[in-house]
Amino acid sequence: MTRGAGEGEPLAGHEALAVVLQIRAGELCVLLWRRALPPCEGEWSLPGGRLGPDESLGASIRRQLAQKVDVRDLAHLEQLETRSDPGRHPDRRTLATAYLGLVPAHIDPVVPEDTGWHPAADLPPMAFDHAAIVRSGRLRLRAKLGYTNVGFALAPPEFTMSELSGYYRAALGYDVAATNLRRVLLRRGQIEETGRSVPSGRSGGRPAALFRFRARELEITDAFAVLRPPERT
Amino acid sequence: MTRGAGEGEPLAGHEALAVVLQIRAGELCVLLWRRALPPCEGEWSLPGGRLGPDESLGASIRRQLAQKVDVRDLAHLEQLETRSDPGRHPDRRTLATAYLGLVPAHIDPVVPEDTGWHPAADLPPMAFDHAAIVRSGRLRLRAKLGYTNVGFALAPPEFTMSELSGYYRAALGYDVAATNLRRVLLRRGQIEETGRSVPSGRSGGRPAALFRFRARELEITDAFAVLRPPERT
DNA sequence: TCAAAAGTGTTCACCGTACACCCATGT
DNA sequence: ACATGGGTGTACGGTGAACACTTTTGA
Repeated sequence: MTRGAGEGEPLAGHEALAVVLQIRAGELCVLLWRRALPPCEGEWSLPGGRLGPDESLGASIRRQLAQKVDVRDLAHLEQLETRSDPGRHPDRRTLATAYLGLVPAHIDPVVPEDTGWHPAADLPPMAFDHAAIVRSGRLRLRAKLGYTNVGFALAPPEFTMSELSGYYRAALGYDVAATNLRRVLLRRGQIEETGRSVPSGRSGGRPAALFRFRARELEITDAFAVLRPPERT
Repeated sequence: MTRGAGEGEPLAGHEALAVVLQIRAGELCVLLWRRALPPCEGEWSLPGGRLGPDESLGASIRRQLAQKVDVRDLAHLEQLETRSDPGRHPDRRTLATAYLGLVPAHIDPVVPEDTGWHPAADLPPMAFDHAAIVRSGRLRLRAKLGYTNVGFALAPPEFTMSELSGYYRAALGYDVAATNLRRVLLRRGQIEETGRSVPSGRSGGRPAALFRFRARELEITDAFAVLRPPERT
């Protein structure tokens, strides 16, 4: 094992990784890359790689993701956690800072040959501790759907309520009634009607109104659900 | 500036830091250490230091905190965030992974000469980006008080409800009525009565019942405040 | 007997969910 | 007409906050 560096100067390789999630065909999927070389040859791993000498972790993961997906397709990116177990990489000491990235459902990014989308609930054999990192990303997304407007990063610019409820169902893992979702998100000011609507399909039915998210950046819309500061009336 | 390393082998120094919080005299305080040498000589910084070659970040921060406070005094420790701005350290490239540590109010740890507690709301001149890291720690604590049992890490083993409400007030920055706090935490199963009580002081008053937290590890007690999965009745 | 502090009961507003019902469209 | 899917109205349970009131103590 080649580890660290000389006297009193512990140096460690550091990489940035990303759990890039997108809802595809009604299922939450994660972008994975198939390793062609050892270690973990043939297993799947998260996109990312070594941190450059003069870039921040955020800049690094954006740069490296650009080789997999168009970075402009990323509607949201946030830091998840840093993994540092000395044994997490079999060959050399490597720290990894993981990010959570979200791609809206209407985009179908061009990805390289060795890269593809996999259902996040049913992962293929994963390299290193990447399976655990994906789990962290899913949990983060689920939690934030409840008290922020992250939905904007999963949905296309305009959507019907039943489409949106489908995205929520895929991300949360259980049904969310479109009728109530509409009221909750409207009350919180997350979404608004565009005024347009979508003609009904062959089987008839009332045309669905189109909505959009009011903001395209993360906002906490349900802060202080409990123990909130006294209201100034 | 001495930065990174040779060809295609970006190496960066990595340190673990901790925002150690404790409620002292009704005020939320953070443990800081006064720098005796440049850079940032005379300014205050968070405890921590270089990551050893064979330790995880969690192990590292525990080891380094042991030089400042007895690690056994830490009731809770969790990872906060990793800072990587290339300019955050004036001399050499340094990444820092910050942790949040909590010390219960009844403990008065012996700290070294150059180390002391400072009100988290009114920080002295801080080195590097440490002031921002303290702010992250405070925000994390405030948020988690609302949906977890972190209170256990702020309070002594046994406490009256008015004492506990004081800890909450110090951490949150606003008043929390003891009478309602009692009901909320009881309903959530976070606290329970010990059966004992504390005699009233000179000025009279009904003796206060003593409570304890039921768990001494972090638990999420108010998950899915919204968009919760359908209840199975 | 009175003040002080703790604890209980009650009320209120709000929120999320469930569900019945109405509306608009295609066949 | 009628099926289909979208949208509205409504009722219910739960929860947190506010506040009045009762209980228990010391002086």
